[in-house]
Amino acid sequence: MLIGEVAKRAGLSKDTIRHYEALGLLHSSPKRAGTREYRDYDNTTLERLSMIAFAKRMQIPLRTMVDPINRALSNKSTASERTAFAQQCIADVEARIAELQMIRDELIEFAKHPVKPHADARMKELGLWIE
Amino acid sequence: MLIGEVAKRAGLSKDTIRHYEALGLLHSSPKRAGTREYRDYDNTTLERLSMIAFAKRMQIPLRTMVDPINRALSNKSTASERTAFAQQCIADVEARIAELQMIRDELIEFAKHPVKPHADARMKELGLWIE
DNA sequence: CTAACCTGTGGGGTATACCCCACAGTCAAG
DNA sequence: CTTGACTGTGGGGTATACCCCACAGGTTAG
Repeated sequence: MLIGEVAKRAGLSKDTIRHYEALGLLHSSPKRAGTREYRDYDNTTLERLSMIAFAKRMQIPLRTMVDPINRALSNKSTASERTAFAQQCIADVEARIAELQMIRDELIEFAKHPVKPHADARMKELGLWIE
Repeated sequence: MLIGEVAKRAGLSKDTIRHYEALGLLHSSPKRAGTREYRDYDNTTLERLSMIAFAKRMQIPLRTMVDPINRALSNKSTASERTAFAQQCIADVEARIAELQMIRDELIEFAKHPVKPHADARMKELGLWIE
């Protein structure tokens, strides 16, 4: 599969595909064509791209996901390893949910008393006030 | 208050303070000193910085928070306006919580069956599988 | 008065995640 | 055989959010 098809099927630009490959997120075999070589991607590429998309939803930086994805998709990892990684992701995501819920609660409190915004004692308690 | 003190009390670098001011997040009055002028910040600056810190926790881009913060802290906005803005933030935060909870559920599902990662029908349903 | 420390500006660089363009080879259809 | 669609590389630019350095003037302690 040439890069154009991959890009089209994934809904990404060719530049993005090349970018991902440069980072080590994708791998292709060179397909000879006269003097030159074209990138040739196999079917697992779309699978990889779906994992990348998922990791992006978690806001994981591309470089950060390189190793986990490569290990997960190259049978170098065991099921328990992958489970452990998933558990780690779950913990991270839950921590971020907790943080967002705190922010949400603070906003709700603020909406009740939108007086002088963010200048009260509550700010200090929440570490939002520096002094 | 000169920039060094602001930076110290806020736990930020002077460069960051200058950066925020360049973006319009902070304002200072020039304090003459011979040929030159030094930035002079008033007390509300720390208040502003605490709001910026809060907005950063929400992952709001700096440029995006310029107008809301300036309006909120310059009495140009009414209490109802600020409440409305808070409601908007709450909605955004809750949407992101919901998204993270979905991700969390998907990860939990995956952790149960860490077989071939992300290559099943569920991926299609969730829009994680491209084809 | 000198040293140390403060400040300003300007310009450079980092990292992330791309987009866009030009130039040039490849290939298939007409 | 020409044209168009595809590909590669290289280099430039965007946006965000800063950091770091040099050079130069200002201020304060001894």
